[in-house]
Amino acid sequence: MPELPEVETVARTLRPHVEGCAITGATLLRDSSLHPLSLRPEDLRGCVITGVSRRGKLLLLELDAAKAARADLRGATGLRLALHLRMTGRLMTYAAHTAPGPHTRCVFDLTDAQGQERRLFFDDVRAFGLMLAGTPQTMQLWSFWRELGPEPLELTDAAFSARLDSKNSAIKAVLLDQKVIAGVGNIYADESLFAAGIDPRRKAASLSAAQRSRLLRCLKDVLELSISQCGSSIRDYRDANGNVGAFQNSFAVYGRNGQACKACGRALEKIKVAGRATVYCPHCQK
DNA sequence: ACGCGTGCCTGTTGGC
DNA sequence: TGCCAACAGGCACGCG
Repeated sequence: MPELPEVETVARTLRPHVEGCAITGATLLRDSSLHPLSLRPEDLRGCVITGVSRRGKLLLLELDAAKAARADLRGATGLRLALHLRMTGRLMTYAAHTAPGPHTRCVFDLTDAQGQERRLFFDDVRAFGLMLAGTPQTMQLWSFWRELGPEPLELTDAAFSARLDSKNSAIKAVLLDQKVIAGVGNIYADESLFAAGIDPRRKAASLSAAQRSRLLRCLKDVLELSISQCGSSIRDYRDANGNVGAFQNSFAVYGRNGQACKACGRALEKIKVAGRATVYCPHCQK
């Protein structure tokens, strides 16, 4: 399931395939995969993909609208296509005219600077993923975007600590709250809490300054290590070249219920925290 | 205003 | 062996 490291890896691997490409056509194959605020994919015809970036778990295609087919979009600045892959979303390019698959939600026809044609598919088995194309003004109407918290890799101890102060819920629920920090999902929440030795049920505001600092450092370390290994592939995740990540081989707790703790050797336990499956070590995490 | 539970969606897994 | 409930889980939404 794509979280920050996986989306970062998709951005890095997709970039060489789509940067500089013009969108010559687009077809939406499932209405619910498009946010109601979004422009229609076909409205993006004539736009050029100038960059691929990431914000939290969102993948962003930056667009130059100078030659947009839609007259009222022509010259718009800051036009972007945001994609949330949720659990099973994938972005991959294929040869021109490749037929969409059973789970293809949107097709973009691209032409690069050399005139080479290809197709970009947004595939999503479970159809939880979402696309939103729009100007910065439109993006601001999207509450998820507007309220998205800071990037964890750029967060200071002081800013992180301040965001926990008012939180009376479990620290794990707080880590998963995209308004508090952007990009953390179930895997990296469990892994960072284990690394920091903190019980996932602890109330966020009850953590000491030292624990908060340690948790942020562990979170950054886990995210950076995962990015360096091209993310984690549990089942569905692939980068833009169809390759799996390797970080799943380094999990200390996620998916290891009943197995031996790598630190103390006792059995890891599985509980529910904030309605989500959580694996932790009762001995090492206090 | 905040925290919690539920629904969305489909393929895979595990128990009987 | 076959069937079906449970599960995976990010986020919107409704409730108290």
